[in-house]
Amino acid sequence: MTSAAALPLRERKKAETWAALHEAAASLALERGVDHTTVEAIASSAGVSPRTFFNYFEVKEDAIVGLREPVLEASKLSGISVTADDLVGQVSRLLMAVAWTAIGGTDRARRRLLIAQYPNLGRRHMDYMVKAERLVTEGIAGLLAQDPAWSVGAEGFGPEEAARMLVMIAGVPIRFNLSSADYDPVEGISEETLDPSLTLLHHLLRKLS
Amino acid sequence: MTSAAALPLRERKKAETWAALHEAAASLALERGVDHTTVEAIASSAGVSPRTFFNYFEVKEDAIVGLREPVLEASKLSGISVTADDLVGQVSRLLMAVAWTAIGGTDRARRRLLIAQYPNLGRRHMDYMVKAERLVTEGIAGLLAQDPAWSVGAEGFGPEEAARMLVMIAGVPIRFNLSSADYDPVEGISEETLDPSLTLLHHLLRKLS
DNA sequence: ATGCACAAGTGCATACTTGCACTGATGCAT
DNA sequence: ATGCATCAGTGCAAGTATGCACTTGTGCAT
Repeated sequence: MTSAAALPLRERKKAETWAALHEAAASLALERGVDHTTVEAIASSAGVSPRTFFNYFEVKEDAIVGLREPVLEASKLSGISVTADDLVGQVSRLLMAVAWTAIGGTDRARRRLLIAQYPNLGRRHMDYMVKAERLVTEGIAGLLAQDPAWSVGAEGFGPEEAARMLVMIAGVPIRFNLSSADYDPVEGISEETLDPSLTLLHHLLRKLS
Repeated sequence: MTSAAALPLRERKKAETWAALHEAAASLALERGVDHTTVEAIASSAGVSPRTFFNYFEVKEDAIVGLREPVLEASKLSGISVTADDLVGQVSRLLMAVAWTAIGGTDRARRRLLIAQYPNLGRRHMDYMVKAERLVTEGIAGLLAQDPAWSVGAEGFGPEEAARMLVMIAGVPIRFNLSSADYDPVEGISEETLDPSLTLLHHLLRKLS
């Protein structure tokens, strides 16, 4: 029973505690409702103190949904070509990928059920988009700064400003999906649902610019 | 002393309580710091109970900054021409106007000082942009639905979807300003600072579309 | 003027959230 | 193996936020 331990003990226990808290939170919320599920109950069910709960999650809802801090891997970033045609599309897909890293836990059906039943759980996804955008903006700013076509800002704006606004624009299709009435947390952020929104965005950009 | 009473007694008292709470919150925060200012102290200084405080403000920070629910007047909305050239600019300016209605209180210098000193106070402005966008989206959706050029959605999207995304795009320059490092709460949302950001947006839209 | 509907304000109970100081287990260097 | 630095976890205290039931003053219709 030593083979599967790719991680040091500390890391593994941390992951186990996270999973235990998420599992407890999701199953309790499902069976007795979100607001009849106290942090106290979640923590006790996971075998830790309430104080520890808040070392893992900012708010109760995050534990129920299973949200983590998003991360941006360097390899993903280096796949971006700032001179290519569909830069908005590229950045949108990058944002989507980063947003996905914020979603932990494995039971997709349960998450879908919970968010359908308690819409304000879904609103936390939007909050995590802000975090994802922050990460991506940093990365894109780095890329733009290296490219001659972008590094000299027109109109008195530098690459940092361009990156910030570019990522905001690229975030629109994703925010659009997240704000749809029939938002599905499982399929809501995916290539299939992103593409139509991206098309609408391009359609509007052409119409408006 | 009866001449200035344009409002019924109830309304006036409500406005007075709001002002008293805001005044107490802002001045206490300024003199002893935001997190040494308790709701208890604010309420007591304004002569109401702590429970009443939360009938006026969602969170402590809103009382300090002086934030209210934004409103969209019908007259503002009817000034929009959905067939005009600079639709994005029009909607941006409308959003800005609505965002302004969320800012109460009169002491601009104090607000600037407080937000400069405690950046997370400024983040509440961004939250109120969401409310402003919701209002404007509703209104714009109504306008688009009446216009033949928009009412038949291309690509399987209707006017509701077009409005949602249009307003998101129009919100970008304002969010851009709000997220600037040197964001100034007094001048940050104004024609002068909106225009350059709007120019950058149009610049990018042309470059990307 | 009287009575009624409603909204502001309150007290209480409960729960969420965070800072701080402390403990013990882990991992690492020697 | 031993010692040490670090980090997960904890208990406690304070403060933030919300639902509910209740009181009272206001505005309005009769």
